[in-house]
Amino acid sequence: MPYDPTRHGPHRVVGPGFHAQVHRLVQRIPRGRVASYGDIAEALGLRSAARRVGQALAALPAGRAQAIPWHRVVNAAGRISVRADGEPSPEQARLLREEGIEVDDTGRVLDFSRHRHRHRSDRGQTPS
DNA sequence: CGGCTGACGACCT
DNA sequence: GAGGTCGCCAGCC
Repeated sequence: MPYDPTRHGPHRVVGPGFHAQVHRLVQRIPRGRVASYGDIAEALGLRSAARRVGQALAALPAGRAQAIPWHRVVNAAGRISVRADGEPSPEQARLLREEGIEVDDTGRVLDFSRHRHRHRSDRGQTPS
């Protein structure tokens, strides 16, 4: 196995299939929680790859999309990112509300920090 | 092979 | 807060 989601480490795993790694990680976001594109990138050890994470989800084939909770990924501002049409996907807001996450009409996730999911956040860091 | 393109994000006004 | 700029770099053409 080239990539094991249960033990993704600090090493750079960016080989062929960056998209696949993103998809794998997004699958690990629990229901009722959300993560930012940057969070996913960071979990992969690539702090500056947030944009590439978005690209990976954009490239998600329709068939594969229903198996991956893509809607649980929002931007660092806690908002549903705007698509090519210039507005946040109403579909994403609907799916989030379905699992108990409040989203206002502008696409802003209420209480983003409270719902935010961190992969392996056990670093003992204390927010001063 | 080279240029373009973003489901982003950090910064700056 | 709300806007605009700019760097990022894997895929795609």
